[in-house]
Amino acid sequence: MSTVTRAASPRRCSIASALDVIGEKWSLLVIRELFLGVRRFNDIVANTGAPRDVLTARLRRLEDLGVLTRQEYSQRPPRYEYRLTDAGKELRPVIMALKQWGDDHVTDGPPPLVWEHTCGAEFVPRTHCAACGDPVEGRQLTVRSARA
Amino acid sequence: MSTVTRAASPRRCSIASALDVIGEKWSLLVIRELFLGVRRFNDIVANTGAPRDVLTARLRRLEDLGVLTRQEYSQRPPRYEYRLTDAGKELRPVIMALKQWGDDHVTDGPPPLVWEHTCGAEFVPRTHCAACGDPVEGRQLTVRSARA
DNA sequence: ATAGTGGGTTGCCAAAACAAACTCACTCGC
DNA sequence: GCGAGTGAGTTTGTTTTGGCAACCCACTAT
Repeated sequence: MSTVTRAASPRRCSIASALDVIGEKWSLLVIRELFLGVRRFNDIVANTGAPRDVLTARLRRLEDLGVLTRQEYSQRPPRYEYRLTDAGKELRPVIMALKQWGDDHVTDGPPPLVWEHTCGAEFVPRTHCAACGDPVEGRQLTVRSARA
Repeated sequence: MSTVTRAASPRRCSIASALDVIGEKWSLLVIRELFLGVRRFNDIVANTGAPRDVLTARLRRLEDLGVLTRQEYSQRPPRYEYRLTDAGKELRPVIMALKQWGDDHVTDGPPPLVWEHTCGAEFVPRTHCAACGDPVEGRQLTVRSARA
């Protein structure tokens, strides 16, 4: 009889759940391309650098999980365009936060990719509290509930 | 007709750069644990479910890239605590955006993990434009520059 | 003296990623 | 009609990565 107390089960949280869906290699780059308006297989291959078989697998999985849709634009031969679903479009904050962190801490020199907000300025994302509207800084957040 | 220009090489962008640093499997879960105040190897193993050897590799790499630090708290035997650097702490928007998307589109039922803002409300992140302060919705962003 | 803990390392195996080539169903230029 | 080209994959064979269990060392607690 082993007395080894094996590790408790991993913490379950929505970060892990989200990563189960979009955390595989290439998935977020595919989503970036869709945000940029790229819709076709060969263009996504070229712009991401993903191997074609891996890309096929990612696209199917993201379709199954409701992040993107495959729409036929030619019947013979069958050809498809890939587009974000509403759920997929709501990944914009994730993409923007990653871009900003990459600009700030990884990329040398000016940002290679820039969005413009309707106000005319170069878009820089800032996270606010949805309840009070204040921007979030420093240690303003505390954990209210997490599995022990 | 498509106006999308065809790329010969993968698009360089800070999203890809960021994912080079934190996009490997387990890395973001390690960072989640550090945000939650967990500092020791065995606890991170238990809470993430990562294999010990993989975790060792991730911790070393994230240390090398400046996302976390390893601080000795015992010399004999050598023991270390892991903490986020300032650069690591700035991943909060990424973590929060992932959590929110997971809550909204993946997790069934109530959020398993909840932060509280200093205003007293359950924290829900909202992305605003840093320049004008307005919350970002719908199609308010356009690409200003992509690809050199 | 024995067991337990923290932070790894080692070896082995299975799964996934990779690049390149191949397929299929067309379309276009001649 | 014939060959070249294109789009969207699929197949093939190799390389890399990930996962698991066992082991190790230097302590600490009983």
